[in-house]
Amino acid sequence: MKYNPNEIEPRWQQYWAENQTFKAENNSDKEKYYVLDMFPYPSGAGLHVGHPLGYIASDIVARFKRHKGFNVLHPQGYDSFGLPAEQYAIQTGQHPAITTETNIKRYREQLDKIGFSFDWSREVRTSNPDYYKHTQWIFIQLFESWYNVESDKAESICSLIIKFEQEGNANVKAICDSDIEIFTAEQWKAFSPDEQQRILLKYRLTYLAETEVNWCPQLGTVLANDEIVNGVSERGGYPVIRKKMKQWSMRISAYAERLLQGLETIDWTESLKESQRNWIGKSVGASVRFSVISSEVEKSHQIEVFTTRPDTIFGVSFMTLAPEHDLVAQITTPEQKAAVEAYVEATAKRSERERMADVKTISGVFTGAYAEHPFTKEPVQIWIGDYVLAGYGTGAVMAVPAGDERDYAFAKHFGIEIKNIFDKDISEAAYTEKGGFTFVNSDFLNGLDYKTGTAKIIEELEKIGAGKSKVNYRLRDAVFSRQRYWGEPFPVYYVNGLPQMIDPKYLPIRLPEVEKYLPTEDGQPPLGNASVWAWDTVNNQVVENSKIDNKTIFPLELNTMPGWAGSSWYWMRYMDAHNDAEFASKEALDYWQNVDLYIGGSEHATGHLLYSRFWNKFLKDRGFAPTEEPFKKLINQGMILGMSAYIYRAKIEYLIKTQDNQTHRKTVIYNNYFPKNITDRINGNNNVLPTDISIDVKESVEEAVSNEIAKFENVVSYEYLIRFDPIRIDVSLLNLSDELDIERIKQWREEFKEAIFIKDDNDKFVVGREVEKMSKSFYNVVNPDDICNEYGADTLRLYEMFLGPMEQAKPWNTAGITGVFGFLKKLWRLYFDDNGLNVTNEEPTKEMYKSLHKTIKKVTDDIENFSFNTSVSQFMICVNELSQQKCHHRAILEPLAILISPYAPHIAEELWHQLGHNESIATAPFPIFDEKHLIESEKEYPVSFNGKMRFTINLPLDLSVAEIEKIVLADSRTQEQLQGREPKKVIIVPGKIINIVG
RNA sequence: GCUCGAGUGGUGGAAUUGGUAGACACGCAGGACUUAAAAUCCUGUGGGCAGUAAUGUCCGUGCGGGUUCAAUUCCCGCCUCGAGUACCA
Repeated sequence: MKYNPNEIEPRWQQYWAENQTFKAENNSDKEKYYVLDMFPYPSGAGLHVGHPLGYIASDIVARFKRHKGFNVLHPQGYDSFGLPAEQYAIQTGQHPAITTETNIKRYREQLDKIGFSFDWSREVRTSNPDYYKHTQWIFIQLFESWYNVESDKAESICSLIIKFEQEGNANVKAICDSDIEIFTAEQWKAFSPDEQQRILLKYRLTYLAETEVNWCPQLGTVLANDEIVNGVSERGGYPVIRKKMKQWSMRISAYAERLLQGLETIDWTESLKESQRNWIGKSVGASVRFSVISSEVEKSHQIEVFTTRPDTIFGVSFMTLAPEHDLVAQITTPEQKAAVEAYVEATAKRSERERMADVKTISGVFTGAYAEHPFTKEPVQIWIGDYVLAGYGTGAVMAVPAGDERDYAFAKHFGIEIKNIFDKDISEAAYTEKGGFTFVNSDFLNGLDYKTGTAKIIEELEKIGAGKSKVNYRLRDAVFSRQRYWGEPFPVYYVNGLPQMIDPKYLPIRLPEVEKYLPTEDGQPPLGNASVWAWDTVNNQVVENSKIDNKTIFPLELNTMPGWAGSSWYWMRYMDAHNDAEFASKEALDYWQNVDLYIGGSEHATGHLLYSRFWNKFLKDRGFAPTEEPFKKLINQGMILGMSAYIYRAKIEYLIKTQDNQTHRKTVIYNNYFPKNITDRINGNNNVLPTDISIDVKESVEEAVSNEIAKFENVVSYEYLIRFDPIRIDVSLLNLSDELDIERIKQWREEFKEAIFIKDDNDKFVVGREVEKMSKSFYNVVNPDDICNEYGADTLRLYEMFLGPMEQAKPWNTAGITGVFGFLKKLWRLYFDDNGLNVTNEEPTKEMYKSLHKTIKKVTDDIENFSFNTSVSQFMICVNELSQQKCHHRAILEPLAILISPYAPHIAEELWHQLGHNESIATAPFPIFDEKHLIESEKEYPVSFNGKMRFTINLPLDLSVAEIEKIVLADSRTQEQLQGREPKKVIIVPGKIINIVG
């Protein structure tokens, strides 16, 4: 019987599906284990071999844990809202739901072929109304909550209203908007309901506010900070500009400190935690207020700055405001007005990218206004400059050229005074170290150092009421509105321009149908095209827009939620995927708690993984989530890169001189293609072909040249230069030795039909290979289906693991796959010969037990350390040894099948049943390692001389050090090495090594 | 610029409480079986030098130092590559 994966794999996939082998139970006495993959966005391109890498790893862990007796939750689903389906809808008019459905079908087929042990009964899709109903519900909860700094958690907005009614807001400690006016309980009660709502909006955890946003004109939508890469949109690479818009925002800044502290409690890679720490960007310093000096007393302004170096305050020689700062217009003097306005306008026009591109250019304008130094009372010039960012701190800085490089450069550039406050030379550059100096010219700070000076200045600032110590975070509140169609609609309608939440019992608010998926002509988001998109507050349903009367029927929100909304809580939905009443029942949440192992790409470090932690903490505060952190352990899978294939199109650059003294330059591109090895030899050879080039090539080049020359009359002289243009071709046109199939390439694309392919001396056409990202446009995509069809899913799974460590990026090279395929065939032959099953019940030898138990130990350790590549090696070693030992013993082969089952489940299941079992191997207990099979009585000692290994000697392990020394020194090989010298020292580590120094 | 990670044969990679560098696999070379091919199996395979050979010997884990009986592993100083981030006050 031969190993035939195409026969056995579909059979077991069907068996698992029919028997619901991997269905997880919510009520179980077993210990739970939750292993999760980052769910995919179902794109039209389908899966390539890079996608399943993480899924295979998590599947190995899931299957292993089942063998170890855990109740395993291993679900899968789709993050199915998103831009590509919508862009496709704009181009073709096809509803994104249809595109999504088609793509999901294809994904599912591909996933099924690989034999994952997913519990598909819990599948989720973020674009399904029965899913996004709960996303909308969570949004409402955020709206109905505020962050109480005193209890350090989110609370119901009701508790805030009670405080307002009892004592006003003077003593409320909340994370809220900065422009809060103080009111008393009486004033609160006197406010109109609308006014009260407007105030509450400043406290809610999701709030509607006029904010400066990243607007992407080409995409027609705003983007969050993490959706912008290098100043352009992550999707499409379009420019992004700053724009003020009324948008929903998420008050993630309320959780900055907890998001930071929580990192200490979870088992994530250091680099990932570091990314989150940088993104949160905590810095400790002080906020300081400067008063603007003004002739009009009643109009005095204060500028608040944040600084990490309050100790350098006596070095302040000017202040800089961001051009967007609110006070700019108010403080600018009439003389400077024109210059300032021109600068502000010029800055606003520049895209984020442009601003980033020339960080070295120093620019700014004096406002004409002055502020008063809080201690020296000296006037300080107020400038604006785009090196100060509106979005960080207060959008204003106190400039200390002596201690800050940018302030130094700005002062030098504009000829502003530089005050030295350090006992250091600053004639060349600012002194930016926090230490190694003493203060001078700093009044009461003179003689102090960084630490004592900082403490002293904060004390003094507080004393005069000009400032206090402050912690600042880089983390901004996250914009939550998108001007898109294919996303969750907000459960929000507007009364008098104020947002109202729809009662949760009427959820979901379904996405309306629209004629067109583009923004409306008057610039409204796509939902502005919907004709049935108004909320009837009497009948509690969505009705035609024409019925809007603003008495009982009101307009609905036109924005939709961003891509990260649905993915910020989905792991909890898997716990109870069909619950209609709640996102998950209390019992399910209490049982499953959180994700034990989460596997996915590192590109989600600052987006998905931060938002998910934020929502989880919020839901925990409000009693809806069971734990503070959603993902206990997280590992990143590295990207699998493609190996692009190149052929080389010949072109010849001619330089021809004719009798009329004219020089003709001409480049002719030939429809001839060369293999890599020939181009390496001739590329750029001027006029001379290498002597070892084949006659055919030589003749064809010479012919081409003479044909070209013949086109000119009276040629005096000519030169030519052969060059090659690398052209990517589809990797499926190659065999395993990188040889091109010339017949097939001619059919692949029209341009190659008549082309000439020049073979090398061995009559072969070997292409060039380059490592690049795997992408359809590079023709280097390797499809997992093709691998499954040719070698089987088990081979694919093993090979992906064998490629190298999980976290590492690595190129895919199909050539190596024969190794693991051969291994599976060899494994099969331990169980079968030509006549069928060949298994004996005889007692195995010691050696066989040793091979088995070595493998049990290694594989168990490896899975626990996520070192899957080394397990595959160990399987190979084991099977090689057992083959050598002619092992066909049930007592070995039965546990071996279980050992391999997490990695190669189909063959393991087949072997298991062939051995006479009727139940699935899936929950068979994992073999237990027994040390006794590994105990040795002898050791092959390496004997080193001065650290260099010279020979080995086989000695019993129970010898004493003295006995070993005696035997080794007596050995003739030792005497030969020493050549009569006396050994100075003999180091013997029993069971390890012998080293002789001399 | 800053932060993090990584540099080992022709290739992917293995080995770290310091203890036989190159496991396992690909590729390559040779051989067996076969009319032949495929498949399968066996042998060899880091480099240099010496030797018919067995073998011996030197070099060798990015570079230069150091600690140690012993360093891919620890320490110091560099170089290169990759990832993230960037006027963060």
